Amino acid sequence: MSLHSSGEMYLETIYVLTSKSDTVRALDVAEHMGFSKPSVSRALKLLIKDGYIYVDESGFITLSPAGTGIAKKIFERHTLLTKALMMLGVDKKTAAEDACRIEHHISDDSVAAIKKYLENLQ
Amino acid sequence: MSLHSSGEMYLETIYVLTSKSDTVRALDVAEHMGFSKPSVSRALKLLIKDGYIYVDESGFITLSPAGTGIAKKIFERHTLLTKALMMLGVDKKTAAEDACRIEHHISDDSVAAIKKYLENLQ
DNA sequence: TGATTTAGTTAGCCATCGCTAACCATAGGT
DNA sequence: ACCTATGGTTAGCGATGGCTAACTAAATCA
Repeated sequence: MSLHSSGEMYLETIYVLTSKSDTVRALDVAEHMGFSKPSVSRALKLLIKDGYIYVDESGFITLSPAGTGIAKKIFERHTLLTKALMMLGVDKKTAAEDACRIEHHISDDSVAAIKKYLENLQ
Repeated sequence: MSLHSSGEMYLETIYVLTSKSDTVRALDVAEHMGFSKPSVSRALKLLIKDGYIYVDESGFITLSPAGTGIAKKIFERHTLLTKALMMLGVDKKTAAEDACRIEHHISDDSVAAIKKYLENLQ
């Protein structure tokens, strides 16, 4: 049913890889996330079952509308949180790592508040 | 070995309950966290094993120096993050809930940066 | 004394989510 | 035709961390 951090990370990764390459397959996801093939295989199967991704006969992965929605949301959070932390003086690497973990655990309200804050600064 | 969110939450809860009452026992922790007795029982056993808490013959729980250190750290993060989010306009309840989840996933660097930011405001 | 409440434990279920080992299938090279 | 590399799956392990059911043990009350 509802996705946990793990599923969100997979969707986000597929989203990012899609923007970098024409085709995305399980192995690309595994390499990018540093996970084993079987781990990815199982995770993708769940995402297929829940209707977040499609995988064609050649093994190419695409995001469904629902999957795209979530992936975009998480990716935007990632960007926003990274930017916010960097603005507070956190170095880029740490900011990105923290954003990666926080992005799954923060409410829409808080994200909106941080966004507004960043917009008001500029 | 190293604590996960779960263990940190237990320590933080014990810390908070200790400040509210003279004695803290497993059942108090269970009620406060909304978990079952066996869940708490097992979690406490792990915390004992790893040296974060002591439990005497009467079932009264106390934090070891190591446990106190972690509990304090997490609690301070909780307070800080809640304050920071509220300052951005997030309502108290949501801010506290988000803080509760984020406090386990953010680096010391980012916490320090947020702290400095809040201090500069005042 | 005997029954009930209170506190805690034991045993075992279930889901998540990593992993390795081992397998299958297809595509390409010689 | 055969071998190997590539991509993916199956089976099963192990840790985390909730849960219920059922037990024990101590204390309180009638």
